[in-house]
Amino acid sequence: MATTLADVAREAGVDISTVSRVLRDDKTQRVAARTRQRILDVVKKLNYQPNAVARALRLARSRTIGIVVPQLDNPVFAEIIAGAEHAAAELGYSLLISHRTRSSDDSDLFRRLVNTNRVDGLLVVSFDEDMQLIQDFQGVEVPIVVINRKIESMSCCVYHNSYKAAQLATNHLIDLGHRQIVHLAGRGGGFNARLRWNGYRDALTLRGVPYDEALVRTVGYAAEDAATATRVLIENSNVLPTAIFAATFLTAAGAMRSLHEMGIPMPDEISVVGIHDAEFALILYPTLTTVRMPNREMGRRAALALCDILSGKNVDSEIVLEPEQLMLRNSTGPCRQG
Amino acid sequence: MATTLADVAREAGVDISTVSRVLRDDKTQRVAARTRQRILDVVKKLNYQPNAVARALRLARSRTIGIVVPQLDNPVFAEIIAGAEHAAAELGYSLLISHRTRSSDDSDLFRRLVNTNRVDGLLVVSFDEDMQLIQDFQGVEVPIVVINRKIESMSCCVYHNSYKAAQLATNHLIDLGHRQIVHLAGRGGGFNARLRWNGYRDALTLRGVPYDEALVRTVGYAAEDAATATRVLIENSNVLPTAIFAATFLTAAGAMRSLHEMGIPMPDEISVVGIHDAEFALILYPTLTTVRMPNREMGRRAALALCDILSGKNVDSEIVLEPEQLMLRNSTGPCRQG
DNA sequence: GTGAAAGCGCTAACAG
DNA sequence: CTGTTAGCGCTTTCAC
Repeated sequence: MATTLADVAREAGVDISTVSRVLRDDKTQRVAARTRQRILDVVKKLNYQPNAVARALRLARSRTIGIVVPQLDNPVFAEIIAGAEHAAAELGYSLLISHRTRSSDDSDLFRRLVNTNRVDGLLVVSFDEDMQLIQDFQGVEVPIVVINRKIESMSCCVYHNSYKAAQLATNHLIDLGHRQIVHLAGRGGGFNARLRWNGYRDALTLRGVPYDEALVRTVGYAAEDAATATRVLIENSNVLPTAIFAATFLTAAGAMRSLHEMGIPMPDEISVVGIHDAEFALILYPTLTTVRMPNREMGRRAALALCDILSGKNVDSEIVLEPEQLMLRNSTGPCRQG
Repeated sequence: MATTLADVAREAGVDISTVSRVLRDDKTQRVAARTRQRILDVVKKLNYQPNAVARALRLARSRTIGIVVPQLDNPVFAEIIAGAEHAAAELGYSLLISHRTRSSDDSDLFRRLVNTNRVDGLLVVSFDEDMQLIQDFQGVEVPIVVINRKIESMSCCVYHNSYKAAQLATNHLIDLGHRQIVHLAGRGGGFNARLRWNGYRDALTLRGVPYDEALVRTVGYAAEDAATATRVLIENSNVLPTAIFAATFLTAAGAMRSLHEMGIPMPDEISVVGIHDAEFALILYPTLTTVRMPNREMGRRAALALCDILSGKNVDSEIVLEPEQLMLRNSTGPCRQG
């Protein structure tokens, strides 16, 4: 079986406690240089790796953090996980992944993960408007970092500046001369959805473009719903909008499909911009102008914050990430009806 | 702190071993019904949850399996993970996720995960043509299940019938009257790439359509490369192909973008079909005809197989998953030049 | 500087 | 039927 401290100790002719001291580089208790070297040699020779489980039991800390996501087949969440995994690995933590659907009423998930001592802390990625979440945090006794949304009662939240992102997108359209700008908004009550809507509204107002609520459609985050809403909107318009600002990548793409189907050329007749960049923005025709959001960074920062908390450091209770940049592509162009 | 066996035992007025017996439902040693009930009551009252770490140390089994993926921001891998997580959770296993890039030469990853006793077994998702992989398995002493490819020396591999999938796609095009069918193939040497190419070739041959190697372009798996290849191919063709069979979803989309840019209407002039379905197939214009592959199921079957191995059961050394079905959409249509 | 020993929470013989 | 006991591999006080 795997080599243990005892194996190393026997081979080096010392006690296991000495080996342990050397391995953990204990500052308070010095070990003779010769002994230390001998032990190090044996460790290398036997390729000894400490048993993480035994250590976890002894220290009551597993050096594992859990990440709970609402869904996996969503590039945004996947990027968050990637960022978290990277940061965790760098700090010597492992990442336990767990999945929590809104339907499966698994209100015990957090407590199970935690009380069985599997994880030292929790990263929870939230859907925009999952209210159940807050209740489920009750009675969980490890630090939790919330990702993708602010929750007042939680001690640390990492999220995007969606307000700013929306302004970037909207200003881009205004700069191009657009005045009739449709907003395909996320689900009502959603944290990011609301901020994006506000950012859109304020960007218009600040630049002297009248804000018309009739141009806003709450479509949620599904491509299909965005496609339908776009069709309805266009078919019932007296004066055709010249641009669409979609709250997410998927809804932007859904809108584009409808425009294609109706034979409306982009960006000649209508420009489209969405929030969240992805490789998929490049496979669309025309390639989609987006506001790139630092999703990986969000996962990374959250993991770093959690590990900081676990080492007793203080962390900011809110970490807000600014949008990376406007990715200028071919779906937006100057307004021809200006 | 968390309640322990001792807490329960004290409260119920019995020994901890008795509590342990009741909780693990030990068949060999019976416990008096009254005692059992009393213990169960206390367990519920104190909301006792066994300490997984202590159990893992004692049993030398963590009930955790690791999954190693080459990248996360890829819907195919995300679906595999989702399937694996689900199955693992159902069997009472946790999933430790780990990331292994081809660049970061982390040949120690597997051994580290395993030797520190974190995981009882490993699920390894392979890129199509990562040869390094096989060496890195050396010296890993837990069961490994390989996903997405067959490796002769490994005891259990779960993968798609890519050959059949390619035939489905190709036959579909042939049925529509196409004869000049381009194949955008995956990277040379790739397991799935080769099977798809073979499936394409054999489908043509079986139906009496001449196989012309000049119609095959090895473009790998990047949308951009597929887009470029498509452009070059079309521009240099004397006789225009009437259909494109792309080895993956992303390359199909890349080809579509090029066709759009060249003003070639789909499916009127050229039909396009790809392997691997995703929500993204529906946001393309036209919506993309695909062969849906059971990615989730692949993850699920792999996790089940691994857990079976861990419980000492025998499992098939190869689990081959058939393509789910052809998802007929708007990117393919009858050949007009027939 | 190094060793001895206790104990993290649990399971599994072995007694009784 | 139930209790006693010996560890799993490690860290950490306390001795010497």
